Amino acid sequence: MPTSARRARERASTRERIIEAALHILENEGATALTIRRIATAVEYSAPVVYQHFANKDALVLELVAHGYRLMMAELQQAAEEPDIDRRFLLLASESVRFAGEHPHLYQVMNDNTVDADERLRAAAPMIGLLRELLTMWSDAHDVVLADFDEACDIVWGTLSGIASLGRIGTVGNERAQQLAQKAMHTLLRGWRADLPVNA
Amino acid sequence: MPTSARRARERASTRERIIEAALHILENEGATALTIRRIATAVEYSAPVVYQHFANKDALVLELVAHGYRLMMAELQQAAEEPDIDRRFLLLASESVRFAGEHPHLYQVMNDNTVDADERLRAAAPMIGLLRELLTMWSDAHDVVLADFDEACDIVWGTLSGIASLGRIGTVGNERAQQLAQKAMHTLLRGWRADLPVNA
DNA sequence: GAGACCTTCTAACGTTGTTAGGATGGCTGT
DNA sequence: ACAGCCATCCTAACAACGTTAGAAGGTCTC
Repeated sequence: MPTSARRARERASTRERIIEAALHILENEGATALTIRRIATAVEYSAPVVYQHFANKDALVLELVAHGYRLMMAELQQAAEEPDIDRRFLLLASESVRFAGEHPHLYQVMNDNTVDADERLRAAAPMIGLLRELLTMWSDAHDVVLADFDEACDIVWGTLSGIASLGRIGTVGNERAQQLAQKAMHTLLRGWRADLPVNA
Repeated sequence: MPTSARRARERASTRERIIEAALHILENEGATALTIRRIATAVEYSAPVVYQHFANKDALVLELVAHGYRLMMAELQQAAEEPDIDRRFLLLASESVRFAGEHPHLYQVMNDNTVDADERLRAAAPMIGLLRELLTMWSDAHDVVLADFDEACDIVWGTLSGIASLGRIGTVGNERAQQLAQKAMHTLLRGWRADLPVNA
C-alpha cells in the first residue's frame, strides 16, 4: 500500500501548484485579480478544489505572505555577503526597499492589515531575525551599547517598512525610496553612535 | 426661485450625512462592514442614492481618507502648542501614532494601497506640510543644515507611518509604538545633528 | 392645471467567497 | 475478480457585494 503515500504526495503537489499559480496571478495582475475561481482555472481545477487545501482565501493569502518573506530573504541573501558591516546595513536597507518595488502587489499583500496580525508577525519572523543579527553585529563592531535592543530593532523594522510603503505613493518612486532607506539607516545608526554617553 | 439653492443645500447636507455615516460605520465596525447598502440604510436611503453623491465606492472612501487626515491634524493641534521645538517634535511623533491606535480602522483605510496613490498623497498634504514646518523650525533652532531637506522630510514621514503600522502587529501594541516613535525621532534628529560637519 | 424635472425606489446583472450533494473512479478486502 | 468504500472532483447554488436601468412619485415652472 504505497498508494496512500503517493496520494499524499499528489495532494502536496497540487497544493504547491495552487500557491504558485496564486503567486503568479498576484504578481502579474494584482490583488483584485486574485480570486478563487481565477486560481482554480489556472491549475485546471474547479473552484471548490481550492478549499480542500486551504480553509479559506485568507489562509491561502497568508501562505503567499510567508512565501513573500522567504522570497525576500532569498533576494537579500546576496546583499548579506557584503563584508563591511555598515555597508551591509545600508545595502540591506535599500535592497529590502527594492524588493518592495519589484514585487509591488506581493508586498502590498504582505503589509495588508486585513490579514491577521499575529500570523503576519510569524511570517515576518525571519526578516526580523535578520535585522536582529545585523544590529547585534553592528553594535558589537562599534562598541555601542543600545539602551534597549528590542526597541532599536523594532525602530529599524518599522522605518524600513514605512519607507518601502512610501515608494509607491505620489512622487516618491522606488529608486528614491531606496536612497531614503539608506539615508534613514545612516542617520539612525549615527544617532545611536552619538548616544554613547548613555540615554534614557 | 430660491428653491434651487435650497436643493443644493439639501444635496450637500445628505452628502455630508453619508460621509459621517460611513465614517461612523468604518470606525465602529471595521472596513469589511463598510458596504454601500450598509451606509445607505444608516442614512435611511436606498443604495443607489449614494451614487448620486459619489461616482463609486472608491471616491467615497477617498473622502474618508481626507476626512481622516483632517481629523488627525485637529487632534495634533493641541500637541503643536508645546513651545520647546524638540519636545514638540517628539510629542507630535507619539501623538500621530496614538491617533493611529485610537482610529485603527480609519488609519487602515488611510494607508490602504488600493486607493489611488496620487489622491492619497493629496489627502496627506496637510500632514506633510506640518512635518516640513516642524523640520525647518528644528533645523533653524539648532543651526543644522540638512543635506537634503525634502529627503529628511520624507524620511520622517515614512518612519512615523511605518512605526504606526507596527502598532497593530504582533506583540507591539500602541503605547509601545508611541515610545518607539519618540525614540526613533530622537535618534534621527540626533543623527542629523551629528552630521554637522557635512554629509553626502 | 399641464408638463418637465429631480429624486428615490425596486429589480436586476455580474462577480465574489463559500457550501452542499451527487457523480466518478481507483483502492481494499475477500 | 468482484463488491464496497473512500477520496476526489464537478455542477449548482446561496448570500452578499458594487453597480446600473427603469419605473414611480413628488415638486417646481409656466
